[in-house]
Amino acid sequence: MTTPAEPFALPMADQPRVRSDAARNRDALLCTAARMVAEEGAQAVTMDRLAAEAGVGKGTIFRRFGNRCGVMTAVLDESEAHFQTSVMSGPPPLGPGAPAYERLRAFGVARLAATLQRIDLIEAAGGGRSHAAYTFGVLHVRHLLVELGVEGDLPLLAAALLAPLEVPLLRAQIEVQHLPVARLEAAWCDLADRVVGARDQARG
Amino acid sequence: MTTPAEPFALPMADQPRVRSDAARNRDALLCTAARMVAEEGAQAVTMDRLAAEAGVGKGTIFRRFGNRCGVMTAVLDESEAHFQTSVMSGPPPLGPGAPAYERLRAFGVARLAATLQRIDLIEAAGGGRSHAAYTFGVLHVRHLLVELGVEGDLPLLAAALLAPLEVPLLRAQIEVQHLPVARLEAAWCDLADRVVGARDQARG
DNA sequence: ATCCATTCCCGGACCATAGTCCGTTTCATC
DNA sequence: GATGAAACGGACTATGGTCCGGGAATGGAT
Repeated sequence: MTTPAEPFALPMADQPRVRSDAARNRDALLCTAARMVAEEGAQAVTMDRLAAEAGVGKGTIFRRFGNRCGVMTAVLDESEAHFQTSVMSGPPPLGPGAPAYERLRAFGVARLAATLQRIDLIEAAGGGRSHAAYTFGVLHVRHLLVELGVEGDLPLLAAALLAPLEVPLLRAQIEVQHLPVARLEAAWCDLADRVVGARDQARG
Repeated sequence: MTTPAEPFALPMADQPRVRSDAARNRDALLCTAARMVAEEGAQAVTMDRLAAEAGVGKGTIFRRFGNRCGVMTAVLDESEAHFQTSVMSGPPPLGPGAPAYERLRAFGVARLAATLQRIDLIEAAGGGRSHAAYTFGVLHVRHLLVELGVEGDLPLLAAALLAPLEVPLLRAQIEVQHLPVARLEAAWCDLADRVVGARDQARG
């Protein structure tokens, strides 16, 4: 947890001179929060307990992370960074090297799995991932759509492809309707087919 | 507010003998909540204030509506019922009488507008509409897809079409990215085109 | 019509937890 | 070591949600 693991870390303006106690407390909070999430689930992380177990005051949490969602987002960013690395430089078909169409399908399936794996944490992080993490997904899908020669309003088309993978819908489909994940995967790939316009040529 | 306006009202099992004071309090709460939402916005409706202004105890609210989301959902169901009526028996192209393809586009545009109009209330109602209201949308779209001869996993395809119209995404697109509504409408229609497979024949 | 017993509801005190505020403490620099 | 700026921390507030003793509504018996 020594590395904040910020996805798309901005080139920090100069050196805002982070005070050592601030950095130490931030690390302690992030580390403690991650452990609590791993051991007891996101729902068990209350701000009072987090402050107590990290050995800091409650006000410090809010100064560093703004609110509870901020804490959860920071914890989530760790695994989100892993995901982004897999997409940007991991093995195909998720990473580069595979045809764009295969990468798109792999992305949807991988993102679905990643979301389901941490669904409680993502929800605790405010229903959505951090803005940077979300933007990453849109940009990647948009990039693949360009490679596939899709024309239209690509940013919104990419957002529409990502929308069925958001937490509330997935939760309803899996926990209420009890749909198997394989069916969700298949349906997403079908959707991608239709958006790309590959329903007839690529899949038959 | 004398009519609860339940969408898809179930054929109530016999007469559960709703006590008169219970019904009276329910009406008072619903009426007061609707007024507060209209006058001050959903975010201003705290349970304490609602109880005080409706002249009931706080416990009564939770007995009747379960939680805050339940209250908001009940308020929302009023306008949701209007929407459903427009779809089921209103004038075309939203209502019956127009070609299925026109109805689908009209549905998306109308739903987008309806969501934006009450976006705060919908969010306060738990991010999503009530289960019944959501199911209505899915069933309607699914029905139109059948009429259009679309094949595949229609329930999930319908859900995927509705997903980009959910509140969190719309909020980001409009309040953060400042995209004009017309562009969202156009993009949704384009998405529908692609899903239906009408991109080439019906629109050129 | 009145009374009684039962059932269900009422209501506000109480609890848990997110988030704020500001006097006190610590850090980095001179 | 002095000093100003920044961070700390815990008491405080706001609010969603729970609990349970008291009381009203209802239906049957007299």
